[in-house]
Amino acid sequence: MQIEALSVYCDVVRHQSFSRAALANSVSQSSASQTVRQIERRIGAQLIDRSRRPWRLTAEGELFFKGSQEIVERYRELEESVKRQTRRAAHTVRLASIYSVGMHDLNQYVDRFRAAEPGAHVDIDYMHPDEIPTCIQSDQYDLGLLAFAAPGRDLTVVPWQEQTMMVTCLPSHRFARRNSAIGPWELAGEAFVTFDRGLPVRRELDRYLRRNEADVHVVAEFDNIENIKQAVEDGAGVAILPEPTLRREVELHALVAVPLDTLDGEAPFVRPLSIVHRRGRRLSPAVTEFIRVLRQASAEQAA
Amino acid sequence: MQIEALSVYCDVVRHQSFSRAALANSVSQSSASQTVRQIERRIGAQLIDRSRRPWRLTAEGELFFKGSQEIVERYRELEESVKRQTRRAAHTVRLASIYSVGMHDLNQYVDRFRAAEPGAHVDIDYMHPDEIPTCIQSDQYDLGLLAFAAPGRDLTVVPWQEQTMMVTCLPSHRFARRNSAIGPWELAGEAFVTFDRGLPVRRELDRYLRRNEADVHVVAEFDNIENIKQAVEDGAGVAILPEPTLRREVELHALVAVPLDTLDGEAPFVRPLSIVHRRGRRLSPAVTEFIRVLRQASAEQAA
DNA sequence: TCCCTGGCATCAGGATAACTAATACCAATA
DNA sequence: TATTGGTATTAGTTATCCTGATGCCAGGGA
Repeated sequence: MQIEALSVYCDVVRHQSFSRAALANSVSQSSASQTVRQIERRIGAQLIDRSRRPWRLTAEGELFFKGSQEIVERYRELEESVKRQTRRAAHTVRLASIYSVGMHDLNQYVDRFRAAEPGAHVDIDYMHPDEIPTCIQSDQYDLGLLAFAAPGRDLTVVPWQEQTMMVTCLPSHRFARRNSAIGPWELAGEAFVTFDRGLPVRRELDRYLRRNEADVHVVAEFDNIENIKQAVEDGAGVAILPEPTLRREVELHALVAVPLDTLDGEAPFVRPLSIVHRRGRRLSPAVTEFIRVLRQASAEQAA
Repeated sequence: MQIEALSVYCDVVRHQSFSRAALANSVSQSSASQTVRQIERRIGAQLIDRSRRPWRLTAEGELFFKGSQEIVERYRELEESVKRQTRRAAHTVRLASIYSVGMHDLNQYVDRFRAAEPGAHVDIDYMHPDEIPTCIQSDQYDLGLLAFAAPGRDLTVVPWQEQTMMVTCLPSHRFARRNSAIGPWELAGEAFVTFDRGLPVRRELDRYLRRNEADVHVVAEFDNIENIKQAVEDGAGVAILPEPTLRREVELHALVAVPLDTLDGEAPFVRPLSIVHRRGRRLSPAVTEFIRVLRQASAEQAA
């Protein structure tokens, strides 16, 4: 049974006329007549008593009219809502980010993006770094923001920012009075607050320290930067963290950030942030534009 | 858009499988696949993300699934209710009757009918005799019970009963002491309670009286028998009414019924009751059976 | 990595169904 | 009883649907 047929029937009833219903549905009068007859055949009941003019609805016809009206109405609404969803989706960027990108920074990018792409919007969710690739692959999100991202089977990684890693300690610590960069080897034996094992950043950090023969004394491990900063403020030890995540505490003189020295020929120690998305997936214009905004803003900052 | 297609889509979603949905809808897997694709084309949205196995619903697909489920469900219910209505109608007799047939008598016929035709039932409405032909012609009722019915353009009249007309008066009236029939001419000058002008029975009654040179003195006119009886009981005069409608009052000794004498060669004065139905209309088995029961019962009574 | 495998997509064709224009039909009405 | 406004019917064309055969592809095992 076609919904269009129900619609024709409803119009026949409403207009009390096959010809006007045909007109309203852009079909021939013949078609309207046949359509109603076919409905009658299929449901096995006479809907219209044609034995007199003007014809009248039978009891069944009355019933079927009420029901058809609802069905047609519901179907139209359903189509509409799907279309709305499509339109909305076309202008929405679903973003999964690690906590430590910084809500403040991200909001600036979002503002730029919304200025560039009126009507668009960004749904941001913050989550544990391990969850992000899964969520991207299962298409729950369009983009992810991730540190030390490894390209995977279905994951494309676009470099975004490199955040300089810095030593942080209390203003009372001896490092705080240094006016030159600290060589990582100087951290040997230092009480050290670091990331949980299992986080990519921890692996990178350990490798960096090992390479520079800095045998630190790990006193605490956390799965997020905020807790590490808290521990350092509480005097638990020193830590190595991305510079942008320290700005607020440095301004408030709660912590000090000291650059790390780099040996000749060695790359400076940075935390690479990346934009990740599903490989091979055609990105919507909105998503593409958002990536452009993110990268352009970072390029400006670097310059 | 076909409701069957929505059903296929719903089953695809429910079974998480095109092939199983095809099976459930008795079509080929190919058909199920094409059906879903066509829905997607028509509504202009991708419902199923086929880029991975197993495939998953898109946000639009989720929305459309919920809506389709409801529409399919509603349509099935609608078809069911129309079928129920048809079944019910096949076993229903819609009867329009004048008041003075007597609810008690009619109920006996209905009981007989329901015994003969289990599952059937009769909807009786009582109304003014003028309304009955109209209602029958507009097919609001299957049958009518009517006095002095005239066959019309679209009306078939089936004779049913002939009710003997009798003179009725108070037990104190001189007629009440008569042990022989009253000649209608004896009514000349009598205070007479009769029917409203315009009712067929009034015309018949006037003609009868005129033919028999009974120049009565009309003191009141009513459009129904109950009021006439009331007036006679109140001492307003005498009346001529069908015998069966007087039985209760006669038994209670509130009124007396005296037969009317008939001249040689003249037919006795009776009220013919008829069953009427639309001409040329194919009557349902239930209606036919009800007519049979009515006529058989009357035949028995007459015998 | 390679090949299998299960499951969906696609293709070509014949079968249905739906549509249109023309015309027959028919209850109401003058 | 002829007219009329509106519906039903018919015949022919076109669009749609369905099937069986086959192509294609992501996942999974060796």
